[in-house]
Amino acid sequence: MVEMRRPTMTDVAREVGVTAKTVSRVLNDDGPVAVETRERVMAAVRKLGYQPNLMARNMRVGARDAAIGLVIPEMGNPFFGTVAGGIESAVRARGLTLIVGSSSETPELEQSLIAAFLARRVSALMIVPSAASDHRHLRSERVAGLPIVFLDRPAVGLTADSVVSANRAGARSGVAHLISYGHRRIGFVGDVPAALYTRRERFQGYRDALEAAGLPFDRTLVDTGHDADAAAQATLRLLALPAPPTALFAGNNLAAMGAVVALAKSGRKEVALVGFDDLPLAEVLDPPLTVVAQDPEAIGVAAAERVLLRLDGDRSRARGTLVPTRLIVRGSGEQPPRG
Amino acid sequence: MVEMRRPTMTDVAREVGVTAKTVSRVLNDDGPVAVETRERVMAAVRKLGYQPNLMARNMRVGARDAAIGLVIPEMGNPFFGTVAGGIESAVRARGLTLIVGSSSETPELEQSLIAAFLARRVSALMIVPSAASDHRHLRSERVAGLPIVFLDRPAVGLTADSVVSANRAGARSGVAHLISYGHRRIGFVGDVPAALYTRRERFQGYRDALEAAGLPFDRTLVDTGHDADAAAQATLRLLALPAPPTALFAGNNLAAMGAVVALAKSGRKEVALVGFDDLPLAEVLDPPLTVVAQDPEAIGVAAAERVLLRLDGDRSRARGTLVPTRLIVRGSGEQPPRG
DNA sequence: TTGTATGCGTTATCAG
DNA sequence: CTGATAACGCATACAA
Repeated sequence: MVEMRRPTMTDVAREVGVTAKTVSRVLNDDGPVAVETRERVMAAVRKLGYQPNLMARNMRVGARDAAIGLVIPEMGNPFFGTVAGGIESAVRARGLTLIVGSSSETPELEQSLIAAFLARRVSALMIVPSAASDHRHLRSERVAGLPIVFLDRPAVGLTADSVVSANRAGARSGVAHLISYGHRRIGFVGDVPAALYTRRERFQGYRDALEAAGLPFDRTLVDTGHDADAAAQATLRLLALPAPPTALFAGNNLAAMGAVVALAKSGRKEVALVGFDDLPLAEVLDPPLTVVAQDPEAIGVAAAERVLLRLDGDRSRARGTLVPTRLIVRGSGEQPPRG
Repeated sequence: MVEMRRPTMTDVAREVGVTAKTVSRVLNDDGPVAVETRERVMAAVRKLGYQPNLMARNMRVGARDAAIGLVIPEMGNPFFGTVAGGIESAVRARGLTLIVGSSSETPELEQSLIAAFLARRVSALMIVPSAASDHRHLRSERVAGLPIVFLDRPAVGLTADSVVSANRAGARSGVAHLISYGHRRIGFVGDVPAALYTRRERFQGYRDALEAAGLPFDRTLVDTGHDADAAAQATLRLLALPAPPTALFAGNNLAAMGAVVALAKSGRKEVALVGFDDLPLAEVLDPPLTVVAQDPEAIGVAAAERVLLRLDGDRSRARGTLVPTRLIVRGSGEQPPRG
C-alpha cells in the first residue's frame, strides 16, 4: 500500500485553481472570498480529506501551541485524574487541549516531561511536583511570561501560582472532630517521605488540633507507610502499643484504606477513624468512613482559571489558592473512646 | 516586564559566531563538528536558555509529532486512568508522549478531539469510542498508514486494531460461579444504554452461563441504571419482585457499587453478588466483594505494543486483542441461596 | 476579490 | 569541518 503524502493547502489550491492564500482565507474566515470560490474550496477540502497542519500554522503566527502541559505523579490515581478532568472541562471552551505526562514521582522524569512540553511550545504548564524536585530551572520561563501553576503542592525554589487543598486546616478539623468525641490518644498514620508537602501540612494540622485542645503530643502515636499495605502494618503497630490510641487520623487515602483494612481484619472496629481524602464506597464500609474530603475537580478548575487569567495578560504577582476541604460525617469518626 | 522573545537556533549561532546549521549539527549529533565548536555551542545554549522548537523541527523533517492522541470518555474514572498509565509506561522508552482528551461519552466531542489530534499530526491514535459514535471518517487516515487502536470497545464502521477485555467470557465465568453455588434465580444489573458494546457482551455472557446450566432466562430479572444511584434503585426493584433473585451479577463497577449500597442499606446482605470490574476496598466490604476483575493496565500496554508494531511498519491486517479477566473470590459470590 | 513576495525556526543539500 | 541556500506548510503585508 502506498504511503500517501498528506494533502497540503497548496494541493487544495491547485485542485480548485486558486492560490494557497485563497484557501487560507476560506478556512480562517479571513479576507473576502467569492461565494462560489468558497464553495469550490470547501468541496476540494472534503474531496482530498485535507487537514490543516497546526504545527505550521502556529509557527507562522508565532503563537504557542494551543495546549496545556500537565505533569502528574501517576495516571491511575483517581485524585489526579479528577484534577485533570476539572482542568480540561474548564479550558475546553478556549480550544485548549491537555497534554499529560506522569512523572512516577521522580524529579528526573518530571524535568524531562517539562522539557518536552517546552519544546512543544505549550501555552501553559501545570505541575504536580514530585517529592524531591526543584523548580529553579523554570525561572526563565516565568520571566518570559509562560503561565505556570503548581497543583496539590507548591513549587520549590520558584515563586509561582499554586492551587492546593487547605491541608492544615482540614487535618486540624478532622482531628478536632475526634477530640470532640472524647478522644485523647489519637494516632496519626501518614505517608512517606515525611518531607512531602502534604504530609507535613496535614501533620501540622494534627498537632494544631492537639495543641488547641491542650492535649500532649506523643510521638509514639505517629507511624507511616508508603502504600495501603504499609499503612495497614503501621496501624497494627499503633494498636499494639502498651497504651494504644483510641482513635486514628489517616493522612491520605492510601493510609485510610490501610487503616480500614487493618481495623477490619483485626476486629478492632471500635477504634475511631477519620481519613484525609474521600474514598469511593466509604459510606458502605462498616462503620461508614468519616473523612476530610478534598475537592480535586475544584482544584483543577481553580488552576485552569488562574492559567486563563495569565493567558489573558494578568501579570500580577503569584498567588497561592487554598481549596477548602469538607468534613463528611459518616460514622467511623463518631465512635467514643473504648478500652 | 519585557515579554522576551525566545532564543532561536540563529540566536545561539550568532552568539557563537557560526551558522544555524552548525548549531543544529551539534544538537542532533549530525555531521562532524570540531570539539571546540561543539563546546562553545553548548555553552551558548546554556547561556541563552535555548529550547529547540519541536514544531519547526517536525515541520521541516516532515515527521509526525512524537505524540499519541488518546481519547477517553472521562478522566476521573480510574479504569481509564490506569489504561492511560499502561500506555504511557509502554511508549515512554520510545520518546512518545501522550495527549489526552475526554469525550464525555459524546460523539461530537470525540470527533473534535480526533480532529485536533490529526491537526497536530500525532503519530498514532488510541480511542475509547463513546457509545453512539461512528468511525467511517477515519478510513482515509487508516489507508494513509496512521496507526489507530480502539480500546475497551471496538470501532464502528471501520476495520481497525482493538484491545478489549474478554467481556463475554468473563461475565459467563462470574455467573457460572454463582450457579455453582446453587443459585437458579440470578439478577443482572447493567448500565445504559443497553446498546453499549461492553453491556451487550457481558449480558451475552450472563445468558451463556444460564444456558450452559440449563437455566431459563427470565427478563424480569434484568434491570439497569446509568450510575451507582440508579443501579441501587434497580437492585431494590429486583429485590422487591414477587419471586426475587437469590443472587445478582453487576455488569460494571458503578452497578456493583450501587448493588453493594442497596444490599447494605436494605439489610439484604445474604443476597449473593458478583461484580464485573474490581473496586478498591472490595476486600473490606461486608461481605467482601467477589468480582470478575479486568486488567486496565494490561489493556493499555497491549494497545501500546500494537501501536509500536504499526509504527515499525507492520502492515498486517487489523487484529482484535482480548485481554483476559480474572475471577477474584472474596465472599459475596459464595453465599448460598436463601429465602 | 485574488495573487505575490516574504518569513516563522529548523534541517537537507551541496559547496567550500 | 563549516557555510549558503532552499524548503517544510502556512499566514502577513501589500499589490493588483
